[in-house]
Amino acid sequence: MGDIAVIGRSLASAENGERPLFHRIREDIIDGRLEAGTRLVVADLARRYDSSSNPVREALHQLQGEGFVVISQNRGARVRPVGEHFARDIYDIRALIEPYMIRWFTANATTAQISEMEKIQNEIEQLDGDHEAYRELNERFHSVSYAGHFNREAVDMEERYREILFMLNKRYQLTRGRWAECIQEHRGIVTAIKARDAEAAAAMTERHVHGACRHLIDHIRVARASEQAAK
Amino acid sequence: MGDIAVIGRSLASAENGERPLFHRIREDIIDGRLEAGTRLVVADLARRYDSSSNPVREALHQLQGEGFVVISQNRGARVRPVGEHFARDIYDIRALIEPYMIRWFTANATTAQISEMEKIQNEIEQLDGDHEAYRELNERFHSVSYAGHFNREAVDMEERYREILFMLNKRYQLTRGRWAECIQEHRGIVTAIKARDAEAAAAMTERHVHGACRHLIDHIRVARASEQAAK
DNA sequence: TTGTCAAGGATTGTACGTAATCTATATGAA
DNA sequence: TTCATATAGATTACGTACAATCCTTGACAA
Repeated sequence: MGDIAVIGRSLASAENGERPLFHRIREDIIDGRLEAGTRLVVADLARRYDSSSNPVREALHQLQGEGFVVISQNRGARVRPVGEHFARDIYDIRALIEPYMIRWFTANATTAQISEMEKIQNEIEQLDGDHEAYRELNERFHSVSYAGHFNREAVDMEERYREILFMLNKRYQLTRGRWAECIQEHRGIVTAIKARDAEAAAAMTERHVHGACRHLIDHIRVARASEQAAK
Repeated sequence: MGDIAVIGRSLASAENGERPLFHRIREDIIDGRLEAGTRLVVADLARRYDSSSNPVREALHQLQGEGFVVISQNRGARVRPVGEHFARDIYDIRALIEPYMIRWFTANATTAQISEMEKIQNEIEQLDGDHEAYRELNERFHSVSYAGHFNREAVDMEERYREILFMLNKRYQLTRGRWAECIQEHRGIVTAIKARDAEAAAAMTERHVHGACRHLIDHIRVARASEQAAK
């Protein structure tokens, strides 16, 4: 038995790519395969990822540093529980960072970048209710403006927050109303950037973030209310 | 090379209290006992803190998650090198977060909190060039307004950044001019808060952050210039 | 119901073998 | 000589196995 297991593992680890364990766990958290609040037992994870305990422990600690995991003394790790509070806190911060980044982008964007944005926005508008595709394109739309920003620290932070909110939003459907608002706001951002009007772009971006925040929190409240009613 | 191990013992088991290893390394980084850029060799750290390799590795990974340490594949860890770029990036972010926090504080502060701030400010003004004491009181002055803020995420972030900048600023002396500016700005903040004028408080805070940024960057540039000249 | 205690399970810390990287010395050609 | 390259040795990080400690859970008795 041991022999087979060993051979199996060596093949697996040879093939399971150079991708660090850390990233794989992180992705599984973000994509919801490891839900918020679930216990992360080291031995289980080691089996699951065809690895051993030490790498898992290190990955968990790093994820704790980044805020995706909570570890308590002698009690193990859990995926960070995220609720209404936390969502609002993060959106508040994004409402400060994003306008800041857009302001710089508006002043420094190349025409190629701007037309890239416009192209993605057009694709979004031709979408017909496909939420999955929307999320994908929306990510790309926004990442155009962040990718090249000089403030790497802000970029990293923004990316972390986007990932966390991504995993939260995945649970809920975009309402028709919010969908329309998003398109309006995106258009506003694009036209402001084309006009090189940094303040307008910033203002519209702030509105966009606040709208997303309200939308998510409404969903969370509705979900909790119906949960309560079920009892 | 083995510089870490040598300095080690003195601090190490002085009282290797129940404090988690993670915090002890972190403090040593912030207080400058482990300078930016120095290699962090696992075996040395294990000796230094009277521990063994696994706990050290986990602590390093967590610190990487928080941004204090940089780890590269098979090459070990270093204390994060911090330079002019990084400082400016962080100050830019603080210039967004701090006004946001002060705005809420201005609206929600108790009179006890406000008089606490005033008291600390008075102590600062009676100081006579004692930089060490100034740093201490300055920390306390600002932490009054953050400690109670509802946005825990922002508080944590702010704290991390403050610690990083603290370790950077420690290298340089406050110029007389900047000292005077700080007192002015602090006064402005206090009076704005007392008047419950959130916008004024926010504006003054932003100015305070930008001033601190300029001051630090000037120092860094001067230091680098004189380093260049030495060659 | 409440409190105590024992068993099981998970985390935490230690030791060791292996693999990768870095350094210094030596060898070769320009 | 001087520079570049190659190689051997030392150093360090990485992964596995194991022991010890702590927490949790469930049963049993008061």
